Formats: sequence, structure tokens, C-alpha cells
Amino acid sequence: MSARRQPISLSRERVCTEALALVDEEGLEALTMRRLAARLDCEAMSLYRHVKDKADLLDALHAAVLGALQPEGILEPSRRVLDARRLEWRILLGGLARALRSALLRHPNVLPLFTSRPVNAPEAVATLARVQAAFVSARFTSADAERAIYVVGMFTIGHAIFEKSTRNDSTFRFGLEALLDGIERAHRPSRRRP
Amino acid sequence: MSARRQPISLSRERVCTEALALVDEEGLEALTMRRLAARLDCEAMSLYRHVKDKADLLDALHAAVLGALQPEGILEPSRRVLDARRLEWRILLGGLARALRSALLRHPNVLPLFTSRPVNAPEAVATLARVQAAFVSARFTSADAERAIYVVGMFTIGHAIFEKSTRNDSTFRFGLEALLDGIERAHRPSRRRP
DNA sequence: ACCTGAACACCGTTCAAGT
DNA sequence: ACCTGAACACCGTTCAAGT
Repeated sequence: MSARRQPISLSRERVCTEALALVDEEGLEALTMRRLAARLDCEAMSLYRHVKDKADLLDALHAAVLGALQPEGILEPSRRVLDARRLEWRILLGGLARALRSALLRHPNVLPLFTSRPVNAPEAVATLARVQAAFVSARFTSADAERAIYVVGMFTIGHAIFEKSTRNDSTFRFGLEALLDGIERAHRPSRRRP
Repeated sequence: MSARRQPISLSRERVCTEALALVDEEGLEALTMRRLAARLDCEAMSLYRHVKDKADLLDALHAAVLGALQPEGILEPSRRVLDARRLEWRILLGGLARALRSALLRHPNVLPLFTSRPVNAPEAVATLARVQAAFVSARFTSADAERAIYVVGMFTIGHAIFEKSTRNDSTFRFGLEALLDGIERAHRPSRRRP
């Protein structure tokens, strides 16, 4: 916005941060190499020092939104009292879904990227592994764990698309709880709650 | 592909059909006015006779995929015997979800459009109204009916995104049934199954 | 009145010419 | 060795010049 001093040089970090800001403000189609360069007070070609491609830049954006999700950060506002030890998977997966939703709602304009890019960001992969581990220690098979995580993740992305036009916390909460209930019931179909 | 005779003239229908074929074959980013025109043996400017904009063309694509969904066409493969009369909403909403999923899997490259465009296609709106009516006659409030329809629709779109990379029928079926169960249970929390 | 070529203001990216 | 301007092959769309 204001004039920039010379010595502050470019970095991949700075390029991506500015790209995300541009997309947040003006939408994904406003992200062009030339316009991004203008915001950074440099030429379009200089960006190619820090980014291989436009596709690479979009991948970086995708990773930036997905990175640093903290499943523990957002606690389940359930009224039921849960045995925290036994249902750790539920707390973690619910927290992951809420964290993902809030990240997507913070950056709604990047949502189209989630329809075409796989989850490769190392931080996101690590987070998924942590949630998966909670399932496995609750005696889920790893196939069932993966299914549970994906079904909730896909609902969350789908719901965030809906919420671009009208935010709706109760619908999200309803769908999330229904899925978590379904996962819990499928895992222990015979037992009753203590 | 082969040479085309002159008298076959353009129409909005033909422009949209060819655009969808192009997107199916080569992806959304391959859809340009010039390339579409080349496939139709005409000049890019001629397309503007039948389409206001590129945005208008994309809306038409979105509507073409969404149009003509038949909730009755795909029956629920549930093992449970259901009272068809009482749970008509469940049959219809499940059928709508399955019809939507199969339409999205038939045209996976249009999925990014579903992250940015509202459902305006008249046929799709009519179908939604029919499903909504089934809920209302089962004594759902219209707000609850809308919530139920959206939560399932958003899951379906999210799941179709996931299935672009790996098709997974059992995950879809699991999530759908969990949501329908949740809707049913929320609606009649006290009663038991007959 | 209808249609369409050339033209405009953009793109992403290459590459040779500069330092 | 590093950087970057001009240039290339594209875009969507306008508009005046043709019929």
C-alpha cells in the first residue's frame, strides 16, 4: 500500500503471505503474477525466484490455509459428559473439524483449491496422523479410522462451501455430531453407554 | 471432430453441451471461448449470441449438471425394512443425495463451480421443493427440513470432492446413513422403532 | 439488422540481453 | 552468476466496419 524501502527483499514466505492477503481481499481470480508483484513492489518475473509456477503458488496457498490446524484448540461444546480417555478420538476429530471449518471460513476464497488439490502440506499430514493414532489406540482398524476422518473432513469442506453464502453454526454442529454418533455406534454396536 | 456442414447453426443448448464435453475431456481451465468456438466451427464472438458472458456459460454448466436430478431414480439399498409412508422424506433425501453424487462423479471437472455458485437452476429448485414437501408432510418445520436437506447436500458435495481422487462407495454410504439417522433421531427423540 | 474481424487490455512464462 | 525487460502465445471482450 505505502512505498516500500529497498532492502526488504522477497522470500517464499512473504510471497505466499501477500498472495493469501490478495485472494482474501479480491478473490482467487484476482491473483495474477503481475498484480501480486505490484503489491510487493517488484516485477512479475522476480516471483519466479521463490515460486516455481503459478500452480506451485496455489499449492502454497492451499498448504497455508491447511497448515497449523490445532484439533486441541477448539473444544467440543457438547452437553454430554464424556469419558475423555475412551473417546479421545471423538474429541480430536471433532476439534479437527472445527479447526478446519474456522480456517476455511477465514479464507473462503481459497475454497475452490480444495476441490482439486490433495492434502500434502506436512503440518496437515502430521495432524492427520495424530488424529489417526487416537483412533487406533481406541481399537479402530486403520481403514475404519481413515474412513471416519475422511467422512468428517468431507462434510466439513462441503459445509464450508455452503457457509460461504450463509453462515450456519447449528447446521454444522448438527451434521458433525450426527457423523460422530454414527462412527461411535458403528464401532461399538452392542455396548451401552456407562 | 470431423468437418461440419454449414446449416447446422448454433444454439444455447448446443454451446452448453459442447462446453460440458470440453470440460469433461480437458478440465475447467481448458474451457476458453476461443477453444470452444473452434470445436463448434465458428468464431469466438459468435458464442456471445447465445451466452452473455463467460460467467453465464459457467452458470449454464453448473445448471446442466444439477438439472434433471431424479431422487426417485436411485433407491436406498438399506437392509432395514422401512415404513415407506412414514419415512418418505428419508427415501427422497437419500435418493437426491445419491443422484447428486452420481451426477458429480460423471462430471468431476465442474466441481470447482460448486464452491462459488448458488443453486438457481429451475429444475434443481423444483426438485428441492419436492423433497422439502415430503419433510413438511412428515411434520418437520420448514427450517428443520431445510437444515436436513442442506446438511446432506453439503456432505455429498464434500464427499464427491474426495472421490475425485479415490472413489469410495462405502464411505459415502456410511456418512449418508449416519446423517439420515441423525435427522430421524432428532425429529422423534422419544419414540422407538415399531 | 445482423454478424464478425481487428483490436484492446490483459494473462503466464520464456529467454536473451543486460549488470 | 544473477536479475529482468521485451517478447511470445495466449486470454475475454469491445466495437467499428462490413454484409
